[in-house]
Amino acid sequence: MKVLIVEDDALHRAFLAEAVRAALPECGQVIEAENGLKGEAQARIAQTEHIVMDLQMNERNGIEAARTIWRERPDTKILFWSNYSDEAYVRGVARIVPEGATYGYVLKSASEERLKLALRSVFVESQCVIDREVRGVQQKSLGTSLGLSDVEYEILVDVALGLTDKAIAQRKHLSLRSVQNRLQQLYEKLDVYETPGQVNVGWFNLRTRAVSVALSRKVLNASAIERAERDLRQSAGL
Amino acid sequence: MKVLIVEDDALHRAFLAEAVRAALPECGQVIEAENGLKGEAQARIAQTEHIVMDLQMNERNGIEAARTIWRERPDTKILFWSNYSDEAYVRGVARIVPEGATYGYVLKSASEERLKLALRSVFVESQCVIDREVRGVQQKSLGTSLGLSDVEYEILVDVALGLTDKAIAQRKHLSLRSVQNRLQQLYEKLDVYETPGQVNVGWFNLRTRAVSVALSRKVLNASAIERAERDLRQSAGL
DNA sequence: TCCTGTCCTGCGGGAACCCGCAGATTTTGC
DNA sequence: GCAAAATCTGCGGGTTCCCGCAGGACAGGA
Repeated sequence: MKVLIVEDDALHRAFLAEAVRAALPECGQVIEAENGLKGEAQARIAQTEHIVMDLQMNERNGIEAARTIWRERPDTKILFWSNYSDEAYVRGVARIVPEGATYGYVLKSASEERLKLALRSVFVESQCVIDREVRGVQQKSLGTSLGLSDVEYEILVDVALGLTDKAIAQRKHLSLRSVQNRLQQLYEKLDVYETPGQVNVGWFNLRTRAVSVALSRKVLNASAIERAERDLRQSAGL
Repeated sequence: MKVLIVEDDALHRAFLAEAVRAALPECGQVIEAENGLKGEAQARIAQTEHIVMDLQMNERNGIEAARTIWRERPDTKILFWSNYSDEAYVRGVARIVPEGATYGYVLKSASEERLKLALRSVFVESQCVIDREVRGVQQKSLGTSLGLSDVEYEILVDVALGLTDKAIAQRKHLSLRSVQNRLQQLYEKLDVYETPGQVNVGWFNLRTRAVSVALSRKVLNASAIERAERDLRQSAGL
């Protein structure tokens, strides 16, 4: 049994390696990679089926790396080990996990015990393990009250990219008015109309404000926008 | 000599504590805090003049904590130890360091030697130590080509908050047209007019696009926006 | 079958945005 | 002290955005 560690922080990498050896005595080899790009390469070379990996890395972040790895070997077991439970990350992971694949999501703030347990559960028992807190974010993102539907989320991303209503309509094969309807739903769900002061009319540009509160609430983050930007360039460039 | 460590990651905190003891044998006491809020409290209680601290923490980030600490004791020596050299962080730090204060900024990716050297330089020699890479970002942010002036940066932040032209004009005591002029400079400097595809007209909402590229280029980041949001609420609420 | 809820679509208008033009004011350099 | 450069400001227009109103398509339930 081989395990690949993909993590850019040296301290965390060492800690992970030690935890893996302790939790999985049957593990014969621990390979390390310091960013997503090298992680993909190592996974290809070493033919490893067990990966523990950080989200948020420089060269290529965990979500993108996982996507290409899973595209090549959908049965790979991946344990995500991240600092944050941002909705953007949780949603990003859920979006790419293939049918029937086993994976885990534990926070770095969790205890070492939890980490080791998750390592065994995911790699040996093929069980999906998602931290309670992360699951909370999942739930919330599905709840009708504060949560955005998938369509609304996609619109939000397009807006955050800086696209025009017209451009979005074209990309999504919708009429201009439909895009604007979805935007209105978005504005309501994000509480864009709430105002810090007392005078409430004309203080906010709703479109930009929506991006702002989405960032504050971690519904969006910079890496999600960068990913969308690359997708946009690709689809526009062909 | 007492040293206060403010860092939310347990592994990094332990590593820092060890580095401090190794680099500063004359250091009698090492105090630790796990977020900015507790860091402020500890600095007040322990009357410590030497702080090493992470930016990007949960409860209160390093920039805000440093601001209040320096407000109470401007002669405090602070060494920032951060993962990133985002322009937003560099600018945020530069904005709050008081006249004549000594501080340092080293990246977590730097070697342990560099860290220890910086500890001695800042705390013992009262010298400012800024990592080469960070200084590069500083330079770039001052260069006329890609860099934004302070006024332009403030406008950018207001736009990222989702404010209207009119609202910005009011806040900044400018006419509507002046705000729009500044915005145009901003659009040019951020290359907002560049287009991924071939059709270039009407694809982008310049205002939102500006925020998008500012985020991608790390000129802005989420914590800078959150800080500005709090400032806004405060100034609007009084 | 009809009713109800949800989604897409067009129309229209008021507001906000983007920006060229041009005069006034301030700052800068020599 | 004066000219050049940079900023601030108003005007006017074309465009986009925000959204109420209303009609059409389609699914599920009584």
